[in-house]
Amino acid sequence: MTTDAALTARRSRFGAVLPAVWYDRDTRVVARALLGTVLECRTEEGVASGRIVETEAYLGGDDPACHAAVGLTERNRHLHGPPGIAYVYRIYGAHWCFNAVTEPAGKGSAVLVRALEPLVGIEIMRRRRPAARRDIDLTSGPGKLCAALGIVGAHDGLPLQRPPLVIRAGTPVPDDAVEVTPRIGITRAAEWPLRFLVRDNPWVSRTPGHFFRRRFEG
DNA sequence: CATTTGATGTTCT
DNA sequence: GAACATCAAATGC
Repeated sequence: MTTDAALTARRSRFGAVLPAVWYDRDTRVVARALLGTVLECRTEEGVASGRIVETEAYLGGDDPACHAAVGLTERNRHLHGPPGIAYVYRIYGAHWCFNAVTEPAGKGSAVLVRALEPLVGIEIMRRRRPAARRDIDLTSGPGKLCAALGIVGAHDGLPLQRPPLVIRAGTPVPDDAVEVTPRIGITRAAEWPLRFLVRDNPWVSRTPGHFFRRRFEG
């Protein structure tokens, strides 16, 4: 699995913003390595960002849960694109989900970002997420974090190396703090261990039967 | 605090 | 017409 050392090396060589080639490798490796990095979105409202604490890998090819499994369609066209770009799609007609495309173009692989720890623009996030009674509810889910950051369909296909969408190196997460579980909210290949999260982090999404111990009031 | 239910509308069969 | 990488409100402890 990958490594904070590699991340550090990349950081010194490329600067804080993760370069497109950084995503050009095994999707599981990227999913793990994205933990601790910072996702930022700039809009006319301002800048909002958060530290990634939960991801899921979706593998092109044999993964029946990946959108690429249905082949190339209008909706998933950027999922088949080059690595280091955004794949943003609407789910349940109401919410947006954000992915970072991985592996060489044509593979149809990506990492879904499922939860963030808010860093910058918390007031903006509160405004965008009026239903969130506590700050813990601002970004603890794939649809929630898109709403909080202002990520919408217009961001589909954009690179992740310059505004409005940027992923940069953050505080590394050591291997012993990484937990791997089955993915959430899917029916096919649901048992595959492709969900990565920061152990005991209060900002991860709520999963049935696994609720938080700690209370966080906004 | 834990579990269930209804809303939502686009995408694909 | 069914499925869907979800969310929030309502219900039951």
